[in-house]
Amino acid sequence: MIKVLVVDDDQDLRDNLVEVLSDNGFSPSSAENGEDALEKLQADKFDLVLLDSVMPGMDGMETLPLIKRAYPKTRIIMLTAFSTVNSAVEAMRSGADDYITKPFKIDELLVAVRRCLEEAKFGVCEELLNSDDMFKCLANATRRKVLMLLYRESKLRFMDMTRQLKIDDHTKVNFHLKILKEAHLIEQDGRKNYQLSPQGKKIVTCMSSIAAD
Amino acid sequence: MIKVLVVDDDQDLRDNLVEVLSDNGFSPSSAENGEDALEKLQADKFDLVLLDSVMPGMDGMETLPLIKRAYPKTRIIMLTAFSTVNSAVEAMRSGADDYITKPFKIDELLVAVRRCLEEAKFGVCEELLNSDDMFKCLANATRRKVLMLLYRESKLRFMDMTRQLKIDDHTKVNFHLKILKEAHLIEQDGRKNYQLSPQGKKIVTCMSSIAAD
DNA sequence: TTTCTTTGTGAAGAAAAATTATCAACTATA
DNA sequence: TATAGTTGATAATTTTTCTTCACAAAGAAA
Repeated sequence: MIKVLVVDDDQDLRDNLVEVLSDNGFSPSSAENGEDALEKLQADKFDLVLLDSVMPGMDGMETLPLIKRAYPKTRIIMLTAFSTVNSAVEAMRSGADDYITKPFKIDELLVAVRRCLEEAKFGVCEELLNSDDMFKCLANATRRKVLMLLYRESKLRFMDMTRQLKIDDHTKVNFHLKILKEAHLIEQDGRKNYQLSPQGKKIVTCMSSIAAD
Repeated sequence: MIKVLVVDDDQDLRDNLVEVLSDNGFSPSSAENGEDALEKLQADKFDLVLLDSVMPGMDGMETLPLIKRAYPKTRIIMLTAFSTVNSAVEAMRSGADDYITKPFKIDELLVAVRRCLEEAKFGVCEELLNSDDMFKCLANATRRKVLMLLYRESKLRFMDMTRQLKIDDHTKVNFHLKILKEAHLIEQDGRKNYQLSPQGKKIVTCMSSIAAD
């Protein structure tokens, strides 16, 4: 289900958009200003934010770069009543994916929303193609076992790892660790302890949603 | 953030648990009966459900198997005031991961919660190790490209695929399609159209959260 | 209908890549 | 200085991928 966050101070518009989005198969939530929006974004993942630029409290232009920095993969469409070329350009430069002027027809918005998400699909595809090292790395059972160990134990020395893996040839373990390091799935701290990298953590947690039920 | 759903008809207890869980670094929500719980579960993913067995409306024992069937990876701890060996056994057989009798000390509950989630971690590890075919399958760029194509186009014929992939030898494409089929990442409908399997869809959407920002 | 082209599938051996085994070092540290 | 821990380089082996050939089914063309 595609989650959309509607951020606007006008409750009527908000409720209206939520209803329309819901009717069109999206899962919408709403927020009435920037602070509220950031809170909602922290609590939940959204695919798309519809962001009003003028609001009391933290306004849209202020919120936009904050959202983009914290959640780079979330798409943002700016909605604005007082539109100038400059403000539009500025919004796009700050990371908005599209820009719509009020008043707008609901269909116009839906077209933009769909196009925006379609482009996001493209992004996913790029990533699928460009993370070759990562996938090659995950293709080996020993290496996955290493990830699993580090997920459970969080930190391990080289020799402790080989013992836990029950592999008697330690140079073999070393070979795999090297590949894992090169794919940035694990890293070493100052004391040569191996641990999952942020990337590595993401992957392991992701497995739970991928693997068969 | 680990999400916990507290299901109990006693509002005091509910509020109390939500507060405690929140203080202990969890992200809790609450529901007051079975129907309510199922709705919340549908709207959002939860890692753990604390489920009261006796409630007006749909009670816990009734709700338990429904939750387990729909969300097999969600952990469930039953909470119950009138405890017998039989009811405990029955709950466990229906898929509860733990069983606590009321009244309980809050620490007792937290211990159970943590252990439960720890065991879930174990489950993730199992999956990491046992889905060898899938990872082997994803290790190849051509095969990932196929997944990507099917993600965008949803359905494709054999020859359309080879053309889009710009591979002139169609038997090579076939080789990879076979492997994808064997790993259950794609499937064919009656008219021999290739499409993503449910598994395959999950993987592609998962990529967006794995790949580097 | 027969023939030809496009589409779709399978399999075996060659080529390329990944993995293992072996040997050789270097670094702490007790 | 021993001893365990750690890493790298290389050849041998196994797996994966590519190439080539063979073949069957469906539809178009003669």
